[in-house]
Amino acid sequence: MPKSIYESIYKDIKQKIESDTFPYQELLPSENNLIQRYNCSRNTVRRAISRLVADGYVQTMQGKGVRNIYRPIDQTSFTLGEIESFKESAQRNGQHPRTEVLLFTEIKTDEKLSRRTGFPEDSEVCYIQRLHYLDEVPLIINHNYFLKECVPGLTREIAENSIYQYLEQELHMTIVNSRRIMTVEKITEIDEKYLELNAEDYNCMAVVSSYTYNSNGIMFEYTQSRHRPDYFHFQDNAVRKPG
Amino acid sequence: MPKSIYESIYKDIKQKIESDTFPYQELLPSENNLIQRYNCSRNTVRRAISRLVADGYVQTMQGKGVRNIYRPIDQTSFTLGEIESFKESAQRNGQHPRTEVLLFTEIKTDEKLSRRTGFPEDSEVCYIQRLHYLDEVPLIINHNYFLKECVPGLTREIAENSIYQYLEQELHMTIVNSRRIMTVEKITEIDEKYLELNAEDYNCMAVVSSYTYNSNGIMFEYTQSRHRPDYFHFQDNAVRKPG
DNA sequence: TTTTATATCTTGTTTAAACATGTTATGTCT
DNA sequence: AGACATAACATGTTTAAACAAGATATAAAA
Repeated sequence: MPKSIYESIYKDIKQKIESDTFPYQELLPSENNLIQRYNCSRNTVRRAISRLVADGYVQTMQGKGVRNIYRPIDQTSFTLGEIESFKESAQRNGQHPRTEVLLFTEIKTDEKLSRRTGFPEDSEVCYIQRLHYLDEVPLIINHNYFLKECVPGLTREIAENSIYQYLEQELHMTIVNSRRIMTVEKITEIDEKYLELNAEDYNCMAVVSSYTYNSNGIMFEYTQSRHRPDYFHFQDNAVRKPG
Repeated sequence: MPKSIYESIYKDIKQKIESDTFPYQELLPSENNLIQRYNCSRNTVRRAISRLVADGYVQTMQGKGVRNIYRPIDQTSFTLGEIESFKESAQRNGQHPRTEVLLFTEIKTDEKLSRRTGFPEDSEVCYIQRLHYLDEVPLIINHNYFLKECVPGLTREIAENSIYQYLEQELHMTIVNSRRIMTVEKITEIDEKYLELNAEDYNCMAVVSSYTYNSNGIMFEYTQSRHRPDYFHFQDNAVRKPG
């Protein structure tokens, strides 16, 4: 249930693009046309369109119009630019997710861990190791570090399902922002064991480190995701900015 | 030279955040305050701030204010979410770039290449292989495919410098949008040779495939970038969107 | 026929104002 | 001192209007 007009317009146009109601490479209806269709102001239409631009769905051309440049993405693809839980991503792709909790413990950050995670020293954190399966294939090992004071009542059972769902729906926490860094690293024995890898086959893997903030501006999560290289697939949309 | 007010405000605030004039984790001056400072309307201020949000520099909190959450990034890091040429990226980090053209040729796309690049079959394309050095270390092998009709007058000499600079400054082409897909692939003999890699050390690497559109909505470039794994470092900022 | 204005379409920028909603400090009442 | 309404202030949404600037078709002039 969209709470704002521009959001419902955004979703409607997005759906029309995905369903080819607005064909690929063609121009969308002009702003004036959309204003009449949705019976709203120009700003509201423009706001919806600007989100589609950010999504890489359309391209605006001054004096010409707005062109649909959307191409359907690969099934197994993760989407960058937006925060999505493993479960959400799997459901979006119509696949079956399963999560196995390898470790669930509480620790204090020492100097080394503090430097790596970005949490202050001596912070109480929840350290969780999880193995994510997609259609029964082990794909990702996640090392989650949650600031304990931000995730009260977090249990192993919740970690097996979806932590984000718990945070948002139970604790009513709003996740807003996540800085992610992608690198390639050598595989460890743990990776080899759980992801059923063979070092002679692949001896390195994709690693995504993310620092996530809640709506209070507190970094409450640091996560290192270690992805099976043959399944790793991230998509991003970049926009060229002036100057 | 910013052509719009909101852009100059955006740059000014951005600079103040980067230089710690607005301290980390503190609130920025309120909208009303900024309106007075810059002597402009509220919308213009909000537009500047919304770009900072997209950059992951700040976080807005309804009823509270706008918090600075900017953290300086690693030197060698490439930035996602915006299109940057190798030369620009190097200069931003104060490093010395050098480009070696390995191959410069013109071909027609057959069925196989058409499927991989996304160009229509039998398109006339410019195929360029380039090796990018940073501080004399070979980091990236680029396989560029340019739609020939979009890049008239492209020469080997230009390819050694900066193709994007040529496209923008000489041909006055505007690059707007780029879809990028990141994967991990096995290294080839070419990679091993030019990037001075050892298959016993690293047997796979980061691969970024990108589809780039110009301001006419034409996909004029397909590029596969093969990155040396030990130097590969991409950064992204994700924003959680409602519903 | 070709060129040249011109009108008219498109998106881009900016301002002003009103109302909604979330947060916090203030003051009053118990 | 503690509870509670309230005023003040923060960002969020929406409308309306005006002007700028790029693209294009149309009509007038060469």
